Amino acid sequence: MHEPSHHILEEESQLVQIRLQKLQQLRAMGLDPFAHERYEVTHALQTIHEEYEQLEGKTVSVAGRIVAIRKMGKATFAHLMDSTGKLQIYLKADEQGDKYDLIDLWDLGDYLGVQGFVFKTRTGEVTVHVQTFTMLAKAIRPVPFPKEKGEQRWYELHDVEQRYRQRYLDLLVNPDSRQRLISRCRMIREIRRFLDERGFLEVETPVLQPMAGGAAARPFITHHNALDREFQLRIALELHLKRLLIGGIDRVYEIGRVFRNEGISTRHNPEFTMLELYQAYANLEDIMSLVEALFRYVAERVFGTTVFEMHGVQVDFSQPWQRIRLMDAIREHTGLTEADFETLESAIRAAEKVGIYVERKDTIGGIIEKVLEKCVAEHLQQPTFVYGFPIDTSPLAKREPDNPRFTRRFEGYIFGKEVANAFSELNDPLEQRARFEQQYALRQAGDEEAHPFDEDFLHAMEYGMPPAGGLGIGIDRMAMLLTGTDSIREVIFFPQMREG
RNA sequence: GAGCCGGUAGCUCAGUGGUAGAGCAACGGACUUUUAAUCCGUGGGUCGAGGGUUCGAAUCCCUCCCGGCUCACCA
Repeated sequence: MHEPSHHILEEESQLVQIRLQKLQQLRAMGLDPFAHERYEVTHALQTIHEEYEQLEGKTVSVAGRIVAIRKMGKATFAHLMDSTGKLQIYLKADEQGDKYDLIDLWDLGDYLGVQGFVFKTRTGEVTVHVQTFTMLAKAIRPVPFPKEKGEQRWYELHDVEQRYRQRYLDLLVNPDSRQRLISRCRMIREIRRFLDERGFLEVETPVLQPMAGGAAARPFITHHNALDREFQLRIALELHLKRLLIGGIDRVYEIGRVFRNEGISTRHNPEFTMLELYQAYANLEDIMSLVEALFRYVAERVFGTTVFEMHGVQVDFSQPWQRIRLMDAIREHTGLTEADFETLESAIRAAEKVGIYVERKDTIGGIIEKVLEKCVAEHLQQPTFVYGFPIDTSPLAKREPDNPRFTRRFEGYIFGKEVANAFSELNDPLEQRARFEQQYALRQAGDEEAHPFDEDFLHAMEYGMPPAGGLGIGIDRMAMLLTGTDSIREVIFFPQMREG
């Protein structure tokens, strides 16, 4: 919390003082830029370019931020920018009269509304020949717009810290950042469209929960004053969506923020966006097909291609994903076999053989998953479903009928990174109770991330849950790989930062 | 949490013990189809913060803050 401050009026830099003086001058002339509410805009800036043939010589009214000014004595050129693009404007002193001097009060970043006719300069640039103009808002701090020539840019805003803390500036001046973040938004829109087309109902479920469940992670804890009790912020969407499945919503999904009280890194933000969906009467293979179709759909509709590249590796989402059993993948890349993971002792020896540090709390399944992460994942560059996960790390998934140490669960990998997690959902309430009991034992033994025992969820399942396939996708991770970035902060508008 | 790197003008950066710099931006001037406009001129700094060493510190030392990367943690 900051105390209110009027420091900008006295202490700010010369650059700010000069802009404040310009503001005063405008106000003294009765031209307060902040007095405007509405400006009649007939065209977005990009449409002036697109519809030039029809618009040539016609009068238009446009608005945007000033991003460049080139004053040449008694003629002035400037560029305006709005969310669709940029447009050059042109003013002549002899047409503007006294108003021409107002140009001296313009700064980069100010909002301008102009009315004039459309023409092309002798160099062929579509331009509005301004008849009247109005300043619609003033920027009293300098906005670091880069100089540009074609695709080249000079003096961009590079400082990563400033780009994250002041994302509005990053969005304004760095087209790549703007494009990447907008792509993320469009991805989410297309995911919704894809699922809506297939009859899924989008729902919202509680963020505040008595006990956060559905995943293995440490929750954030908060307090409800009126009830005077502790709540946890959700770490997954799973258990409430399954309750809706029980309630007869056969195809259900949620795209929502989940919160995990863990480290921050290039691949982890404490709050991130998860898609979870559940489809009654579908199995693991149905979900694999759904994932293949989903990636292809989003790729085509948002990026106009199914081919993506990262670190020199190309993938093509028009092709089916590879499928490999987890233990087969481990054998292929480490030489370790299922027999090496028969007992905890042998599993620990096997892990050490491939250089993995085993913690006291690790179970056999936990060790197998560590081997997957450390030794196998990097090899899964092409889209791949790894299936058959250990039972003790998959307490919400059905057993494999002929291999009860493993479950009907897969993870999807692309470019060596996990992007999807899916099960044939466990719907046997008696077995679910036993699985929760195992998790409870782990928790008692000190594993803070073991799944909590959720009696209310078991009670719901006892009324009958249909067989179903379920899927979770980390939207941020998906956005990272489709936009080709290694940092989760680049696909979150306002990533978590320390107080600066 | 550990290691490495970084924080200097509004922006991008140079400056490794001796008067704080450059380009762009800003300000003043010239210029009526320019476009990284051009030309002439001017101002602008808590060198992340605090402490120390020194005649003298942006620079060397210590502590702290913030960030990046890697690792650990996070199935």
